[in-house]
Amino acid sequence: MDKLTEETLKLDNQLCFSLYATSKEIIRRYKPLLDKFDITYTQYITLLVLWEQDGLKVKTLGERLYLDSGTLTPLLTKLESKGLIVKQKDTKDSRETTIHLTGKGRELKEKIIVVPSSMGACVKLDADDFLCLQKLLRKVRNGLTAE
Amino acid sequence: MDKLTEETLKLDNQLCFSLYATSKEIIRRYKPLLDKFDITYTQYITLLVLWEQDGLKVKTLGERLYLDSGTLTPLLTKLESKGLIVKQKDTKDSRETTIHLTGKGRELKEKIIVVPSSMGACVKLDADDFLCLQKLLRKVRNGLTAE
DNA sequence: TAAAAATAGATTGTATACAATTTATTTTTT
DNA sequence: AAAAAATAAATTGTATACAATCTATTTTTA
Repeated sequence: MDKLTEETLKLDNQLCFSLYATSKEIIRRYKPLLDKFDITYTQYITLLVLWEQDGLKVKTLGERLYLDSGTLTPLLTKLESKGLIVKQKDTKDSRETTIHLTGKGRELKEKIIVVPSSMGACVKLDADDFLCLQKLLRKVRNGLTAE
Repeated sequence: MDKLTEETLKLDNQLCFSLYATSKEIIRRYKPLLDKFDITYTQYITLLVLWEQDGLKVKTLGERLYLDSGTLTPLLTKLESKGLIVKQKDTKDSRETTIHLTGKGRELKEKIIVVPSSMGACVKLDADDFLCLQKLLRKVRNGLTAE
């Protein structure tokens, strides 16, 4: 097996693994912060989307979060049982389900700000690096979706 | 709620979500490639480590992959049932388990090179961006572990 | 050396992920 | 309008992830 192939197959040379490992490690840091609010990371990012715009369809949420109904359906059921959202069958098109925040769900937004604040301190990147990283990640994703 | 807080809570401003989404989308692209070899992404990266160095302990594999025994134990059982590795209780310290590639496991390395090759074409980044991204991701991870 | 602490890996329980399929409904086509 | 195609969400099945606990063994300490 030639040198280049050996090199290509090394874990540390795989961009995907860097992304995968970094993503997981950061999410692990979120856990103790989110535990205080009794929500998981995926539930948290779902709420972030709803706090930006309430009353979205499951499909729209999925496109925004890169998640399908197989993940979202049980997750939204969970958020509903916690009293943070309500699911409502659309009257116009009964195939669709609209998600609405409850009062409790809206209130959580006010308190949750400590989470990104704490995480900012945890991820020690200056503004330049932060923006550069964000730009490169978007570039990767855009390159992929063009596929 | 002030402007800055609103801005901070937007999904697209969250570095973690960029990482999480990008990582997942790339791994999704791996699936059809890995399906041909009847392995999953996590099984693939486990094999990458073993192809670099055979005969590792479960603990070492876990440190390398950022995975614990709760994930690795069933995964390694799976790889063993596929005939790619064997688990061996250590004779010196019977708490430890050593993982060895089988002949079939070693042979797979020769064929698998098409996977990173295809992925390289899928992730359209030039060499500069690739290295920059790798560097920033390492910086993030190192910043975290110092915590 | 006997008890206590530490360690490795397995197990358990909860929560994702996602492909594939199913169900119910709506839209399009003929 | 009836049949076919498309669509949204739910369901099913498999595979992670990971915290917490358990079990067996080894190392450390008193």
